[in-house]
Amino acid sequence: MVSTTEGKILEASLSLFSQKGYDAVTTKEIAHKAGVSEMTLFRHFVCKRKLFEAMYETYIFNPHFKVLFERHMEENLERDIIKICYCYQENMLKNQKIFMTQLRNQDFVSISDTPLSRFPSELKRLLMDYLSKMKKKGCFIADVESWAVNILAYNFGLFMLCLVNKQLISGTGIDNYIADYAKQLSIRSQFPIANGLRTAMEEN
Amino acid sequence: MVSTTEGKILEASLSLFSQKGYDAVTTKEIAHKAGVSEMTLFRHFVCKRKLFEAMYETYIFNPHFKVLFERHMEENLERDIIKICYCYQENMLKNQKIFMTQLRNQDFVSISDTPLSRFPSELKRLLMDYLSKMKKKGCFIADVESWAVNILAYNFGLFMLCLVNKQLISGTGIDNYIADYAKQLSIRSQFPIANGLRTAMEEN
DNA sequence: TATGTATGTTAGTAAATGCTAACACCACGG
DNA sequence: CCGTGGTGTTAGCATTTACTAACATACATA
Repeated sequence: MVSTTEGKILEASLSLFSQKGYDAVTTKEIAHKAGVSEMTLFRHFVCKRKLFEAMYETYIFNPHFKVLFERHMEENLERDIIKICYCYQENMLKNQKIFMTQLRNQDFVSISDTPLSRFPSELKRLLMDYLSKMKKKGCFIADVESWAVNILAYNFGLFMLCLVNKQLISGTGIDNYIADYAKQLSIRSQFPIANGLRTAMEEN
Repeated sequence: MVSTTEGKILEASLSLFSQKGYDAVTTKEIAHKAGVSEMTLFRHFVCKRKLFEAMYETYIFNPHFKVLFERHMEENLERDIIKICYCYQENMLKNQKIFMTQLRNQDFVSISDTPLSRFPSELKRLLMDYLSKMKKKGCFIADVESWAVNILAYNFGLFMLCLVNKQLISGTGIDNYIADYAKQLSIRSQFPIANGLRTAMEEN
């Protein structure tokens, strides 16, 4: 719980903007939720837009995937994947509300020019570098890009599933899913890609 | 291209609501985009909210996963997974704009009581039934629930990745990713789950 | 021709909303 | 005791927005 006036206003902003989006929230609403007069809000943040920007700067959490890949990889595929998944999920959890805000305001703060939108491509690159290195070591022989996308998609999807439909995920949390996923990947890594199977989809 | 007045208004609504959310769009804007007077909009749809509902009813596409599982499964894990993935992606693509609208308006049309929010749990159930059947046949021995969630998460994530960050996915489309994914699953299906590997994450 | 139907136009209303001005209150330090 | 800084309150302004009323126009069909 924050005690300063600015802190309370920022907290209320985060909560409301993430729930309803920028346009649907009024300054009066924010002030009320912060337990503060509307006037005070404007005295501190000048205008609604600047309040939004201040809120964004305050609560955005820049992921540190670079450090993860540089310093915490063991070159054990299964254990490394688990770490990557955990780092990803933790990061998304920290940014959850900011992320929701962005989803609800695509045209306001363009989704293609924020830390949150840049980091998937950065992570993909890091993943591909890592997998290439593992491939050279012979730990893994499948397609690097396909895998990087797989890891990204699975993690993103897992996070979104929890967000949109919590009861879909069993009570034990996502730890088990991640452990299973990592195990699955490390087994799959021993096999090359099969071709000629793409005909199944034309039949549908 | 629709030619009727109502059709043009509905089309414009879908486009704008999905881009900006309910509150951020004005009736004037919709009328303009539809090439129609604002008055005409109200004559046809009474009020903004009813226009939104009409738009929703018009464009929602109810997925038919039931038919897929009842009639198109070959009991070949790899080929079946490919079909399921294709059906999922097709369905999400058809509902993409409605889905965006919902993301941007969580509190307006509550996300927990619409066809779009019900279908993931329905699909999970169908997936678990299918996998259980395959397990009985000996085609597969891993954990059923973990797999169902895996398939859901991967597909949801793949869709969201394309939505949020198109250039992340290579030009060849998602067909290759799905084929690789199905192949990976069908190989993994031959192995049980490993335990005692969850320690890797506590170290981070 | 006459009548009805769908649409456009113009003007406007009531409410909401972002934001400002002016003034009062209160606590704290000198 | 006085001044200062942060806050609340009240009133209000300008704009936007959902929505209406009234009238005009074009077109088709009887």
